[in-house]
Amino acid sequence: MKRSRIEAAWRGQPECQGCSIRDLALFADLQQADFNLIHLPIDEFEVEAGSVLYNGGDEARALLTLRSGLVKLVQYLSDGSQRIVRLQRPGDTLGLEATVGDQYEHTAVALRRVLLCRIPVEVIHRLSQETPRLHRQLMMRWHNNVRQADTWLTALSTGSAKARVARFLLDIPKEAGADGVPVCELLSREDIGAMLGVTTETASRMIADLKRSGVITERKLNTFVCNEDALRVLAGE
Amino acid sequence: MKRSRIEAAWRGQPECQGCSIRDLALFADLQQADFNLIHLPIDEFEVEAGSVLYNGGDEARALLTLRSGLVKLVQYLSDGSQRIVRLQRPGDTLGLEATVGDQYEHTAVALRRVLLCRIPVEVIHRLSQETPRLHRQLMMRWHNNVRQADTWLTALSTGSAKARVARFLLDIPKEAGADGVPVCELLSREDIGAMLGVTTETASRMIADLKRSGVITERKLNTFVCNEDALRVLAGE
DNA sequence: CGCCGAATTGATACTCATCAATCTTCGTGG
DNA sequence: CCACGAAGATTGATGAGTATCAATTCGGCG
Repeated sequence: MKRSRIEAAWRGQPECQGCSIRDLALFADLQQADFNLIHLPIDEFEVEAGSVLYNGGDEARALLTLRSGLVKLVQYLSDGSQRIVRLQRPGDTLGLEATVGDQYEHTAVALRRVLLCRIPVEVIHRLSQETPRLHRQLMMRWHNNVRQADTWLTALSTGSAKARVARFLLDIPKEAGADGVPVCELLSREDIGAMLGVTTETASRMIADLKRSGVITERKLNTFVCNEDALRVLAGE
Repeated sequence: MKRSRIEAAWRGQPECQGCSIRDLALFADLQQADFNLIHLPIDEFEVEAGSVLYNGGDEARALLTLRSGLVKLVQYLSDGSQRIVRLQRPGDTLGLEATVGDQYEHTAVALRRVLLCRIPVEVIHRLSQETPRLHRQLMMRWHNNVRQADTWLTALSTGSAKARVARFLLDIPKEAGADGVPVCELLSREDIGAMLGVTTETASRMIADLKRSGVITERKLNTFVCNEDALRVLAGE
């Protein structure tokens, strides 16, 4: 597997209180007085697609808040193959395990250009002692992780390859295209396979079939419009 | 699917402070003063194998601490099939989602006779406001759920059916048999299939093969001694 | 003893992995 | 500007692994 260097561009200390995704982020509930408790720098970084944010087993000293982009969390099997266990989107917090353990449990890789904030664990511990408002957010984030994990197990690792691909296409984030129609940029076929527990070739075949049958339509290279009703039928609803 | 009535035997209010699994349980870190904050009854129940502890969608008013036995958490797919997403063992806390949401997200079914304590969410909320000691336990429990979910995805939903069964056998709880050799009582073939994402017949065939090849040896009906080294080879290590 | 549900086994069809070849896209250097 | 090379995507051919449907056996219980 290719492993890119981290090409992080440091962008200085962001303004948490005025953060554009403040209401999505971990600090959503904090109040003025709480921010005064943060005595360590919270840095903002931007990295290119393909960069590794951290590796499984690395010492976990910080949480990362994803401000924009898309990140995959990868876990390796003993036989060397890999499985993608979660996708993280803007507003998600990466590396929650840093608050209860001392090393990261996955390898986090940027799938697009990514902007994120680095929050040292000391900040979290300090705030945890002082304010219950952070707890609720932490618990909600744990909860979301468990829910996504359970959904992946039932929706993306169960049933035929075609049904999994259909559920995957229904699940991934869409953006409004030029004409307002929602479109989605797909991942590489290899990543799709690693998410669904099928081979790269099978993932490719399923998507090619969907293209030919008109269920999805390619607008740009690897960017598609989805017929969601047809996908729901294929997904087995 | 068969769905048994709840046959719960109420056993009165347990003594949390003297609980036999106190150091395993959610209240492990609480101190004398903290217990005085619990003003609602914490009941202890015992139910038979097959009982449904709660259904997905039920209003979530309590957490359950499992004191003995084994419980499966089931999630249903839109096509009516089911998938077991987690097993809960003594010391585990069921229904953590009650602290952040208002309904249960799985159906919890006892796989053996089960003894458990029911902790109303109000108790959790009260304690959360008063003591940080509960937070750490809650976070650790969320963390464990996420880890188990990730492990299931990579270990039990990836690779050939035989490798999955082998990993499953390595993972399930063992007890010391009469001669001190660890033995495990298996689940029904249907449940094993629902855990591994294969059919009942495939699960049965794989286990029958392992029996014939001597990798596992039946001591009692459906209770086995495992050759762990051989299983590790089959698991692909 | 006879019944019932679960487990096992068999036969067959289908899905998916595997190995290999071709095609597409994009970047690089002549 | 085009040729060429590299990486990813697609397609094809084939065999292994599973699902499916059906029959049979096993163990427990009335």
